[in-house]
Amino acid sequence: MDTQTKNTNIRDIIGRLDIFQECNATFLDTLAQQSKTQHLKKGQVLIVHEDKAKRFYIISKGLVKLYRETLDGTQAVIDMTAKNNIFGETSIFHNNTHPYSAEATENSIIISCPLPLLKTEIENNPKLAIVMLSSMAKLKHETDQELEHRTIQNASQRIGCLLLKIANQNSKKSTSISLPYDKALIASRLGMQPETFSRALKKLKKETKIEIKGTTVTVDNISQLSQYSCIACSSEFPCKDL
Amino acid sequence: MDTQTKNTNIRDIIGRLDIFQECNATFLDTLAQQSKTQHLKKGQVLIVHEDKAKRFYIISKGLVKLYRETLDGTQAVIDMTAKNNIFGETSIFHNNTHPYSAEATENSIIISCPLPLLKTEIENNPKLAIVMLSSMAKLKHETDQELEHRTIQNASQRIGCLLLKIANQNSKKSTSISLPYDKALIASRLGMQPETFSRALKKLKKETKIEIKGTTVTVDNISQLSQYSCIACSSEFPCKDL
DNA sequence: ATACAGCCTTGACCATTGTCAATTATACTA
DNA sequence: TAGTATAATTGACAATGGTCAAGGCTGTAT
Repeated sequence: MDTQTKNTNIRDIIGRLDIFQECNATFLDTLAQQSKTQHLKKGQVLIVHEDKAKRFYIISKGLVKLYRETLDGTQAVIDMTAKNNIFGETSIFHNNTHPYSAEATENSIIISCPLPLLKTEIENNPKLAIVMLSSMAKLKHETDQELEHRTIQNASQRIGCLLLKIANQNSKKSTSISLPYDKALIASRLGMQPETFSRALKKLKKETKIEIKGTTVTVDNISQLSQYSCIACSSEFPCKDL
Repeated sequence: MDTQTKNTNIRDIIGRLDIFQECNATFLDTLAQQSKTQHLKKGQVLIVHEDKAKRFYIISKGLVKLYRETLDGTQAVIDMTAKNNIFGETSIFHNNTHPYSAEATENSIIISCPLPLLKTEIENNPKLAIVMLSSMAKLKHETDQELEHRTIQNASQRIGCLLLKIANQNSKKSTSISLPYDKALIASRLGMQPETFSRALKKLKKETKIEIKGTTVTVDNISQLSQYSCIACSSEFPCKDL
């Protein structure tokens, strides 16, 4: 693939991102021209928190874990983010310092662009500022709920809640779900140890009659699952706060 | 106090808020004119989450708990917020629905203003949009850290961290801190039960030689306290992420 | 001074989750 | 197909925090 074609692709990907829907072609062109593409192996670390930030990132393919970790290696996962999402842009508001680390948890293709370009555009394009504000508010709300779940729900209920979030998108009575990533990774995403995840999933199976085969979970009775999980949540099912 | 004087006061309070530093006098005047002031008793509930939102709120005096709660009354505290802070404004980004409940935890004076005014101003004043974006990013980051602390720190460490946050502002070697609110309330703010708080504080005292007398905590050796708490945190002390 | 209320602490016990080590299952490679 | 690495599960036990009930402390009103 020649450079021309490659840039066209990148320009397309960037142009399709929700966050840039209010941006004009000139800006998107410049962004695409100054972008770099990198292929990351599974496990490769892209950002270490408190690094100086020069670029922000767009996932073209793969899966990225956003997290923070202590000196002894204990991690807290902030988010898992996939194709067509951006990350690392918030450093604009933190003295150009990344507030979290980022690691590819699958082989991934990442497009990066200079932060100053984005910063200038936010300052000059009020519509973009509002799109970002709205998106940030949504993220904040999701994190608030995450915190609520850690406070109120037990391990099994948190797993059930995650399954509902995935299943909800089809919202049938019965549905088959394939787990979006490693069980150990889901565990850390939900703030528990792999062993706890394994036991809690087993308990959830017993309580709500879900079927588990490898990475596939079949939910026969969504209402039973929601009853089990959502009793310990402030949002009513079906969960608007998805 | 006559109406004229009262409005002048409110206009002053609003004009001094960080969030409105980029707004012109006309907007602030209109806001003040359409504001209402209400006196809330301790324990009074101002917002119930998922209520339709018509106004946002400014604390002129007192203390407000932002939280969500389940049907059985279990609460998760999202934030404690005090004088010269605003809340309830994020509903603009959530279909005009409040994402959290709010309760006065002291007798408080609250100024409320119509949300549509703010919404229009955000849309027409790019500088305000950027101030809000920046403030929202900061809030998001704080919540991320909160989540990290719940994952990594134990109860005593979380209390120590809170003390450091309060103490840090003076940043001397030795300092005396008065707890900002009820111990039971601090407990729920930190995501633990009052009994756990009591025991964890006792343990913290033993481990870090702090002195506790009623609501006053004396920290002789800040570095000892930070060593105890910050070992289980991804941020280095002194904590920029305050 | 007494009584009451609210807040905080303590004790005894239980439930949940974490830790460490061993084992089993699964997937990949030669 | 066997061998190996990785992921997942299980058991035994420890640590942490939650629950419930009983007291204690402090300040206020009478």
